Amino acid sequence: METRELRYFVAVAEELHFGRAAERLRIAQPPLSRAIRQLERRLGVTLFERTSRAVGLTEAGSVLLREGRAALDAVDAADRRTRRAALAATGSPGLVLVTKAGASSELLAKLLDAYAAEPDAVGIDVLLCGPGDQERLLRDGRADVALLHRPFDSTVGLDTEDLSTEGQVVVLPAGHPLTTRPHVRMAEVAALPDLPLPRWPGPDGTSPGGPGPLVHDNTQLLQLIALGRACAVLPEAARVHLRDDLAAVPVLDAPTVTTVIAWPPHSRSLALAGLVRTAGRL
Amino acid sequence: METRELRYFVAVAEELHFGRAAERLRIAQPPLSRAIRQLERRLGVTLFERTSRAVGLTEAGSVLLREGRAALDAVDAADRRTRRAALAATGSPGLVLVTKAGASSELLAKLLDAYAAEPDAVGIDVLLCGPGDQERLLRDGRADVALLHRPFDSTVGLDTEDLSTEGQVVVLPAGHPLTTRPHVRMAEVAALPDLPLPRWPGPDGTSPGGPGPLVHDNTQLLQLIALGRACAVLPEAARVHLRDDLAAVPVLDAPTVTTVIAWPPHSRSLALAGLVRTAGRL
DNA sequence: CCCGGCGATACCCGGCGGGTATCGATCCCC
DNA sequence: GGGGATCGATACCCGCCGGGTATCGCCGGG
Repeated sequence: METRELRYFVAVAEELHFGRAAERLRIAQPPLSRAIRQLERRLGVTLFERTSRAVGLTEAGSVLLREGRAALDAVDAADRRTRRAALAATGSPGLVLVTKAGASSELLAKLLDAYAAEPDAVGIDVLLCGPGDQERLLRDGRADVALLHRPFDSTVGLDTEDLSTEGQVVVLPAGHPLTTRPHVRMAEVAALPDLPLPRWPGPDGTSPGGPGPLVHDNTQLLQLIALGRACAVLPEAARVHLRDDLAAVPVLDAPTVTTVIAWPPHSRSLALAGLVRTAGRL
Repeated sequence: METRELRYFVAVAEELHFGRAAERLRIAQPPLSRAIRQLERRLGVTLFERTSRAVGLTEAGSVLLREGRAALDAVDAADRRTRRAALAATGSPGLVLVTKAGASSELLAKLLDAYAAEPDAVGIDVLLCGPGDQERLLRDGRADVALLHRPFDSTVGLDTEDLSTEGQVVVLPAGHPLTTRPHVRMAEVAALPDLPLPRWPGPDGTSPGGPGPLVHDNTQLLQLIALGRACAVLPEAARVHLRDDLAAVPVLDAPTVTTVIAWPPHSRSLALAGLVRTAGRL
């Protein structure tokens, strides 16, 4: 199977429309139809249910969509990491670290400082991204290492080392009645009908149904809380940077959050090993 | 990057010889040279140091060898799993389980029995292989799930669940002086100059230097021990199937062995989930 | 019933992957 | 030191396949 065929297949599987997929791929529709048919013949498997009005994935097709994306990511990673390896000699950034914008900044700063003091430290580019993007960036080679937060981020398929754990606090508009309390429970937070918990979009772009407002990043979230339209349960570390129109109260029974450093399992980079070692000593 | 280019590159990187690599790929040498040069131009990276007498990998080349193998495995996995998904409807084996020949047969039998009793059980093919092959089989889609033994097998990049732990015993020829002892220590085992520990070939086909005989499978090993040419430290489970010309003595300070069930991290198969659930209840 | 949307088919062209012949460099050996 | 052997690179040719345009056939909706 060639990566071109896989890319074509993934495009059609995502669009479920040969015309739009062809447009996305910058080719005409007929060659695309032909390529997919050829792929089906070579695999001996029907990938799409086509009527002249609609296209749908078969069972086998959805397997290939999942596996094919992973395979394409692996190929992209091979490409990017090879290019980076060639540049490494010339002194460009040695490692790319990715983390969620606005999380663990404290820990990250400490880590970067400690690592920079190591004798054989290399340059580190820090990449900030939205929630759920990190795993992708690690898998397709755009990043070498990530700071993730269990249990929110999936660490499936990655090597990890725990760095720190912390409790969670509920963030409320300043002056809210609950802010006078020394601590609260999840049930009390959930029982605030005028301050619903927000909904985050999933990695696939879809968002769960529910009452809360849809937010895409931290700033947006804090703004909504300040406006009295939502509340949020966040790791304690969020407290130190709270705007003064917000207040935080510990939540006793919220799951504790573990910050972990994570990297692709087959990494063999000396620089990465050094960074992980430094992180483990923090 | 196309998989064809990757396959070509990996062949040359493994053979370090364009002629032999071309032969392995069933093409002539000139197109291979050209394909590699093209790949290098497209990546903007030198992959090989060539003199007219020898070919060597550059730094970037060895990165691409590692990453490229992983990518090719992922592509192969996509292919195989798609084909299998198409067959699944027609009732062929639902899962392929791989484990080392001659290990955990007790546990495996219990697992297969317990799983077969589940209401929605599917067929399971059992694949036995040499040590170190399992990870490969999981990654390239020839197997869905494996029984591994920590700390011997690497579980890097796989999802796992612990099943059981056991101590280790030293296996000796029947009648050996140590066999009268209730237990021994590693130092005593290592101090048997006439019964050295055997050496296993690594996954890459190379084998470590050292005194012991080179063995490739369990039968061979037990035969060597019976002949008084080696001894071995094995998990306790090995005791139950010992031939009567062999004896086993617990080793107090040998690392305990954990049998784990392992699967590729992005598996989404219902059947696999059922098997893992069953295994967890054993 | 006709039109519009969409995938499939028919057909053509150019580029690229593959082949053979040969070159050029380097090491080995007498 | 020169000749042969080895091995990768170059030159050149051919046929296939990937990509394009034109068009068909099916089907649902107004």
